[in-house]
Amino acid sequence: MTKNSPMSSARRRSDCVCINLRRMSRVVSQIYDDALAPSGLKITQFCLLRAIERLGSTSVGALADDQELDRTTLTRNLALLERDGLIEQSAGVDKRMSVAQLTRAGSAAIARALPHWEGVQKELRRTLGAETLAQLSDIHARISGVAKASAG
Amino acid sequence: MTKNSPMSSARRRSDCVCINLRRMSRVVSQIYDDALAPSGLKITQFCLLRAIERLGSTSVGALADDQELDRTTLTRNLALLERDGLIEQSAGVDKRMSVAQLTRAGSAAIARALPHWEGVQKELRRTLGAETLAQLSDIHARISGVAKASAG
DNA sequence: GAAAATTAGGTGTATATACTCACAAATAAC
DNA sequence: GTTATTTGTGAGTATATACACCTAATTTTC
Repeated sequence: MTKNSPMSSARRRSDCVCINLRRMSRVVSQIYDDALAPSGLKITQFCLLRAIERLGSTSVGALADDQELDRTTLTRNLALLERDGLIEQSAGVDKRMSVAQLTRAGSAAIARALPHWEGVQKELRRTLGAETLAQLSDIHARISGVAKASAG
Repeated sequence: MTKNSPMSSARRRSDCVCINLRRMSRVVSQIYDDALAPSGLKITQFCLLRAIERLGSTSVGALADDQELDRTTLTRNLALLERDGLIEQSAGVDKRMSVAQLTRAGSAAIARALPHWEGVQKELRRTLGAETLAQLSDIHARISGVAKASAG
């Protein structure tokens, strides 16, 4: 009992992995949203548009898989982008599928937001270090692996 | 140009720090929510209740600071807990303040959920490793520091 | 001590997120 | 070829999240 207090009450934040991740997510999202504000896009929308750009014409399901995002959530998010004229959705060859693709305005919005996004990325790389960001990527990959394993 | 492709297209997920964090947050939240489902609490509610338990009677503002959560978001989240009888809110000495405290049902809910939560924590520690979780905590602390610096 | 400034919270509105259920199209069974 | 099953989406509902604005209570100024 003499080896007590291993830095115990020092950073007595939370020991819940989930809530720590949610907090980080909130804090960082605001940094990005603030930076992207002049472009009129939120970081979620920017990344969704970029995913559509990268994948070309894609179905809701494929996009949901790509983004590790619930399909029905994606439906709502896509509806907002379509409302704002940034994407178009149409039925695919398989009439059940809804295929999304960028509009000219969507491409323009990406281009407008890109430098702001790059600024934050660079700033984070500077303040946190490239190694830390690589760690985060690695952890992300492993967490996704765990989730897929337990879901399958 | 001969030094091309530094593991480029291999894990071509996303290079956006923010979206990676959001994804991790989503994926991990579902793991916790699934595990906590029998208790009737979501992980957000569980951690919020635990924070109130830890802080005792606290004002909305103090709790928001503690949780790094927007004050108005907290108002809504607390309203749900109050609706379900897990907390009570009353005016403080300073009549502007709304002070929240656990009810008996709230304490019971924490107790009911705790073993499920501990199970997930242990499982994550096993699959990801204690070192990884420590890295996440460290990154979290540094990110919060960055955010506070840029906000102040 | 009354006017001004600050502070603590709540409301309206909006996006992000996911679950359950419903529906329509495509595919498989027979 | 008609029925049963599977599959791809959307809608209803609910929580989580934050911003802009509003109100009420406190504190500060004079």
